[in-house]
Amino acid sequence: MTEMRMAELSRRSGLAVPTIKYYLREGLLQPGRRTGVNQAVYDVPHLERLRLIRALAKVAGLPLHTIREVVRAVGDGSTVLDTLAITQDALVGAVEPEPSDPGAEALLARVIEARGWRAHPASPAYAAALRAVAELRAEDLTMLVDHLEDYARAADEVGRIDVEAVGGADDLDEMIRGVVLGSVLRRPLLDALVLLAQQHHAGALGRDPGEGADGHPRGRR
Amino acid sequence: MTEMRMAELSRRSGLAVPTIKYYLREGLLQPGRRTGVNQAVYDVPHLERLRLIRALAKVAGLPLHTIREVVRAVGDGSTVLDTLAITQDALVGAVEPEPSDPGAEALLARVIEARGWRAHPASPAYAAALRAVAELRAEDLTMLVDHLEDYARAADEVGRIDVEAVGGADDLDEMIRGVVLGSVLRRPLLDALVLLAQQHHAGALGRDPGEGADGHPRGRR
DNA sequence: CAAGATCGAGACTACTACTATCCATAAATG
DNA sequence: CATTTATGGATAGTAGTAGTCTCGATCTTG
Repeated sequence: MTEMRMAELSRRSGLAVPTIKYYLREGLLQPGRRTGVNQAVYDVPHLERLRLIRALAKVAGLPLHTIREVVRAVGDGSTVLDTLAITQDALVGAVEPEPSDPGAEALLARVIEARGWRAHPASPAYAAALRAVAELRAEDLTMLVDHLEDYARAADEVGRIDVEAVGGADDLDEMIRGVVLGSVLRRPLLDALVLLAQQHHAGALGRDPGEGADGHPRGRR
Repeated sequence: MTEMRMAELSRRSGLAVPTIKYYLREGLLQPGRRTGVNQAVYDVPHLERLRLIRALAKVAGLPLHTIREVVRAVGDGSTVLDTLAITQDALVGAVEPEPSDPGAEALLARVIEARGWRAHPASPAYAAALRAVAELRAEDLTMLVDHLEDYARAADEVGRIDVEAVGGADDLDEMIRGVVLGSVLRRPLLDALVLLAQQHHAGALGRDPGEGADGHPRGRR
């Protein structure tokens, strides 16, 4: 019997009771099993859901209304590609088109072509990529834009690993969970790893006597 | 004569006058050159700064107080490594330690060792990476954790390109601008490219008759 | 010199993510 | 079984972020 009541759910999740009630109200946490007019019991899935919500909020920094969409996708019987689509939508959010930049479009199209990616220009991921390229061009960061193909190669590698890792899951539910959490939680991981790599490679630029030889940032704030 | 007054600054930046005043109050935008008790003129650098602020806010999603730190670093005479440190600090924010996970620590240390990265455990990037690994483990996403080395290889590639691209800049100012904007604006680019790669590679998983063959997400929201 | 713009300050608003209070009921405890 | 504590549901309040509005004194421009 793993069932518990609110107090224990709060204790085991580390979240305050009002917060859990709030998540219930907002439809982030599924309601408990009712045992009376104003009584309910919760189970391990509730605990897992709470951990997932906290991970999406704190690690991935997603707003709660986005988390609601994502956890809903995990919950219902969507297919893998549907879930991936919903999760990607949620991750990039509503991308405003930004006054279009034909140069950026051409660059991106060329890179997608070169990589052989089948990517539809209507997908939010495409819009996000386009916007990012346009922004780099608007900021005159040509030296980065020039390496678009190299970034795409690295991105291809990461996306391939994501799908490969998740595709090996035992059942569909596990796969869907992997798609969502993989997309959402792997991102901060890669971000952090890139920062570490930057530190490493920046060491070579180190005309900086005030800084330690390891090139790491001093603590601040 | 490129000088302008508030109205033109607003028109050319696309930002409302009260918003620009707000940025001035908050120390995000440098004050204009005073020409009287209640008059000031602005110049092209002000316009550039506004574009930068908008890019950091909208594309990278940074909060204004973080943007203040970053633009300040670009402005003062910091060295390249200092600026990288400040920017990385700002990007990862204050990472709460999270109940430590020795297993995650060992895994991360092993990967850093294997890549030959010189990364100090005190750096915020290290803390962020550790937290991400710990979270993946806590969510039982072993299939992703198992590919930590592969992700690190891709991250190394990206970090190397970043530094290489920026290192080739003409002068120090340009280099510092590149470090900041490269770190901040390259991130959404890579994120989006990874999503496109995921779409591409997920096509192989496509046991999904309802979805188009190109595997792109349908518009939603 | 009158109309409109500008500066600076302070008040107000919208949104997000909680947190507090209340109450009727239900469970736990001496 | 009476009393203390907990629960669910509802409503209200709070803190932080990012602006937006209004105003009066001053300044520019036709």
